[in-house]
Amino acid sequence: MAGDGGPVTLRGIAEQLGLHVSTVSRVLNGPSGEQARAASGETARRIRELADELGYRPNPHATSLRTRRSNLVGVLFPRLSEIVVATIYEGVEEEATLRGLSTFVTNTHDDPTIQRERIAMVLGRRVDGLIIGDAHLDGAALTDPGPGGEGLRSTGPGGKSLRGTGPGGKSLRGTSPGGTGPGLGGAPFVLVNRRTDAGHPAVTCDDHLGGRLVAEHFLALGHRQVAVIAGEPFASTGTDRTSGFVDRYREAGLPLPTHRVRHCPFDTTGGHRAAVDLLSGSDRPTAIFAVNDLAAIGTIGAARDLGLRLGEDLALAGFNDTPLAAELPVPLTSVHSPMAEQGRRAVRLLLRRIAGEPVASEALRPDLVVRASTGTAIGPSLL
Amino acid sequence: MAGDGGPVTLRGIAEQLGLHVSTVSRVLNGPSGEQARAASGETARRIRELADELGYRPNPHATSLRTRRSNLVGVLFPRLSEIVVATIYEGVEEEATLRGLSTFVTNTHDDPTIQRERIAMVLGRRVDGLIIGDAHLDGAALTDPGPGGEGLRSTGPGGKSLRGTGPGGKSLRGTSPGGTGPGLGGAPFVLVNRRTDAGHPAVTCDDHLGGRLVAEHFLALGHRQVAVIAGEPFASTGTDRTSGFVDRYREAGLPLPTHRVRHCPFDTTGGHRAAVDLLSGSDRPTAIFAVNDLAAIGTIGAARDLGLRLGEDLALAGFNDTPLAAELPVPLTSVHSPMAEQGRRAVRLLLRRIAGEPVASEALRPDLVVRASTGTAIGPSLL
DNA sequence: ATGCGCTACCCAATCGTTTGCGCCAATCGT
DNA sequence: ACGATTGGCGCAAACGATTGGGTAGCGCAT
Repeated sequence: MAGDGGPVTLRGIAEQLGLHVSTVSRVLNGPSGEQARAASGETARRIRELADELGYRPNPHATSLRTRRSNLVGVLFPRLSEIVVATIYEGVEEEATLRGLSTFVTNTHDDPTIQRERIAMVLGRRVDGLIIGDAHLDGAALTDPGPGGEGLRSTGPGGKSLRGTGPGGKSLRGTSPGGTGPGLGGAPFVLVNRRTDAGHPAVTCDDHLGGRLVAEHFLALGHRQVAVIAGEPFASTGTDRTSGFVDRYREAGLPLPTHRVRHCPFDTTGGHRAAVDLLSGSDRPTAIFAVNDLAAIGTIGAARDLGLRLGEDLALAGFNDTPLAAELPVPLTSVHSPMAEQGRRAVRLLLRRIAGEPVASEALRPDLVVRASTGTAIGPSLL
Repeated sequence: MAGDGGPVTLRGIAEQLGLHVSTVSRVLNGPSGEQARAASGETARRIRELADELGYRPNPHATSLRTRRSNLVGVLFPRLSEIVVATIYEGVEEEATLRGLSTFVTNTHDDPTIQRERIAMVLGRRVDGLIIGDAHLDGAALTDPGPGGEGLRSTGPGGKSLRGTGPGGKSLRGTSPGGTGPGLGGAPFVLVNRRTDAGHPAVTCDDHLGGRLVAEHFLALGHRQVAVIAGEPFASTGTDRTSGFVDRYREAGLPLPTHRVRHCPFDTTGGHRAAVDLLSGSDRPTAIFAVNDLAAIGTIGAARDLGLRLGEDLALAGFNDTPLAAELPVPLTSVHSPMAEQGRRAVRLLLRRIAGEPVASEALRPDLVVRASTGTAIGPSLL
């Protein structure tokens, strides 16, 4: 196609047609209002014809240099190899592509140093905004200046208690503390997956509600001795799910003793270890809520090692309803949350923030999918 | 920091110092040989000092426009929510970051139309190269021109038979058919995860060998009636693992009848369906090789539904040794392959291709991790 | 005094687009 | 018939960085 002289540019087209590059530019990329008045119908047709005969593609670097808009967004996650995160990212990518954005996505391993490095890196790439999926509750990497004097300038109030009250079942949280104010180094950003205590605009699952749903279910089954494998204390996903669960049990007059809430990494081995701790004591709980499916699977491994039968000797519920949950030998009760939708909404929210509109956090409604791992009622072997 | 006048540029620094921008440029970003002769030690010091006081970051759009190098690479995968793929990507991202590259990664859902769209999109973003993790054996999206006349211009020979012989245990395959020749629209690219029959430069697991290892294990356990859940017929991962397995059994004088090799999607439900088909007949196999762990988990679900006990009534092996494999109620025998390493090597290979060096494909050596799902010898209930 | 080679800079073109402004001709209003 | 509009373009200045080519001044040998 573009046989001859190097890459095809506006200038190339203009010269071949004896026109000026500005005319060609307006016809091909001008705002649709301007396209009409840019050239006569005939000229416009010739331009368009040659352009796609030559396979013209605007050079995004030139465009970005001129317009100061890159149509790029940076996306941060702890690790893409976790299916929950990967699924959120699928939503992000889908929506971003739809809107003509491309994404840089990186793994920060939940390490604040790496978070700051990566934020600086994507900022250096001149992204239009960021989607942050690895926020810590205290908003650490979002506020502190990085090594290069970069970092998110937060206009929000300081963090409150680490274990917040959570969204409490409402599907909207407050508006951004800074409205459309500047974020990291002035770049707009939104949170996804996890929120912060500072209330930065975020799209999350209503994790608090999710935790309550599990508690409700356990209560209905008659479980009085329960425990939580709570994930990392710095992640709102873990703490909100936990507090939702704990709150409901407290309301039922059955407050959980502290040793029944164990924090651990969000993976199978983390879940395994926590479960061993919880299950080896003499006052073994009859039901465990693992705040994600990976930890739940680790718990299954631990239960297996201890000779406990799932759904009979031990009830177990997970969170996220990953595709594996249903296929396990004893299918896993889990809280289903719309993950890809979170990603899509995060993109839309970011776009609104970039446009300078006021934005509000969103919490998506989860629901409980009951399967055999929680039995049909309290198992015969449990009191 | 950069309090006053907008973003800090070379010009800004130059003016404040009464120097010319080219001087500043050479000091800050020139090749290290040139930096020395660019300015006097004293001047250089002042430049550097002011630069990082102001937090100068070169504008990548301007640089790319000028140098025609973007330090961007496009990465294509079927779906990031599959852990195998996500893990490869972690390796890609790690190595890319190390080398100063950023990546655009997209999900193509194994749909050739989307593949072509996405290739066109990243090419439009002026990436320096591509890493393709979703290649089909026939190399479809790599050779056919896309809608915009884009697409990979392959210089390689046409595809051979669909079921190739595989790398056959060698750890190097032939060099690129086109050497450093142009790829998609002239852009350099390498394959990862899956190879093509056309022999494009690729970094893969030695899948053929992986299949053989499983066959070897099954044979040692005494299994004579075996089956393969083979994955998608267009993916070399599936076909190579299958042919490795099948070849070994043929060598042992036990060729597999065709109905014992079932293709299916690479996910739990695909595995589940295929397993039901294989296990419901009267001549039920005593061992199944699922070409990936997800399909293996689907098989576990099917076995559960049919009342078969894993490791006793049925031996099962998977592939990739995902973190779940070890935690399952009956731990899963699986072929371990260095996935993140694949990703890292793919980046290095691409870099060499971009540099115009001749490159050769690489196949990484897998090894078998034996666990309870294949029992210790042929189970008592199996003949 | 001339020429040579340094050092330490400066000059200016260039990459491909975007966009406010201006110009010329044709058309319109009166 | 004359000034005002408007359609259809061209002009040129950005955007921020890179880079091949000066050149002024100096020391030094001839």
